[in-house]
Amino acid sequence: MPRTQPIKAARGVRDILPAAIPLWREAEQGAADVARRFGYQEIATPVIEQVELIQRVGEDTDAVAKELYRLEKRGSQDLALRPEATAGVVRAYFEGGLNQGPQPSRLYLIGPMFRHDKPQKGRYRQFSQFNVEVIGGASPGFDAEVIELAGSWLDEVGVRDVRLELNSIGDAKCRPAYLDRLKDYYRPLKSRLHADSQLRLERNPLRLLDSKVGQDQPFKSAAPKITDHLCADCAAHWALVRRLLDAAGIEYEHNPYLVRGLDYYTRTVFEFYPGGARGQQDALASGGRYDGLAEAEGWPSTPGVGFAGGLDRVIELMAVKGEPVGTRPAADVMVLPDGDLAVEAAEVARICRSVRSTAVDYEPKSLAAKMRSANKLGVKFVVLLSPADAAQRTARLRDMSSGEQTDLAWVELPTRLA
RNA sequence: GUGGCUAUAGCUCAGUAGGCAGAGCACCAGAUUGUGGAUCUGGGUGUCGCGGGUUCAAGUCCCGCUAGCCACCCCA
Repeated sequence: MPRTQPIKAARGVRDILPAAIPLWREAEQGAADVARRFGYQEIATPVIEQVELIQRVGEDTDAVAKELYRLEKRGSQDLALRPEATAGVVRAYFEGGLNQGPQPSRLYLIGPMFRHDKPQKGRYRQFSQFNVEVIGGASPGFDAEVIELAGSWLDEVGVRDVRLELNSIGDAKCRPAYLDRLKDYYRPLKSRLHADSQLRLERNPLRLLDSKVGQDQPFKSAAPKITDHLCADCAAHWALVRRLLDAAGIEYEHNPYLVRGLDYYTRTVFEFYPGGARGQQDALASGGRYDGLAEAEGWPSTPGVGFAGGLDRVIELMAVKGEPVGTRPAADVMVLPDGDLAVEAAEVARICRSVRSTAVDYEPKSLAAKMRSANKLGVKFVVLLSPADAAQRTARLRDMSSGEQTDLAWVELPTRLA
């Protein structure tokens, strides 16, 4: 027992152990396959970005205000670990000149994001996202396309029982008038709202609608719905998105309380939840249109729409329903030197590797123990090497399933193992 | 930021009215004159998370701290 506590992983992060890797590969591969099938190209952006980029994009969100991992300043740049991907992808779109190619750019990204919030099930400080972004396209067809893509991904990886919630939150033309209506509605009720909600009333009234606090619930149903107050353009967009989803056979629920708290979000917003769940911490993927984002970053005004899918959460569901992935042995062949034959065993392994994955058991334990261990690993063949064998460059090959053994020269191993 | 539960061997955990610290698994060795799977036998020195308190006596009761998990808020 060590005198001090051993060093553990940082709070809120976790390891993906070998046994879980196939599941992650499947989720990521499924994402990449579906994205490519829809004509999207992969992009990778840095996990560090300038704090300013991140802040411009989400000043009011917890993710930026309280949960940002800011790096110690080195030189003049103020950097942080990205809490989400869209800001960086939009930045890269302009910086990399993608805005000068054919429009729109269809992009996807898979990678880690970082938020310093309190860890719990399905929520980690480092988590992995599948992001899909259409930048430079304003048509409702793109909104429906990314929704369909998200749904296809979940379907592809076997997460079938999902619920899609959809809403439109208008744009700079119609939202201000709606927000005034909303404030007019809530002001007389202010004293009966939760303290946090009272603050939101003037600062970010849209957020009152997605409040999960019990005492706020009774007032929602009578609140004005933004979809009843869209301008003509937004209403047409909203109608076409729904028609496209209907035509695609995609089921959704109109949730008038589904919102985004940031100004640059416009029109379409959507979220995918697992069948039974209702809490927001269960969202598998969420996205929407962000026609104001490029401008917020200081680039030319450019429309965009996309979503972020949570790999960690999707994998959790895959693991529950998916049949256990057969643990493949790390190696097909194990070389068991019987005695002090490390050099010779390594050479034999090198020979075997030309045809099969091969490892060596260098431990100074009994041959029985080495056999036991080879058996547990599930190797198909064992190459036994005694000092006498080694001197003549011969070995004994044992087939672990049949128990058959043959003595042979090292040079014969590749043909016998192939 | 708030609350609940938990913390004992490498792992999973038991520990009964406070009275010498336990099991299973894993691992090693042997039975098998150096060849796996089954069986049997042997192999444990653990600051009982940390710090205080009560007591003749604390893994056990009380307080504080830390960590983990879960939930709230919020996010994927």
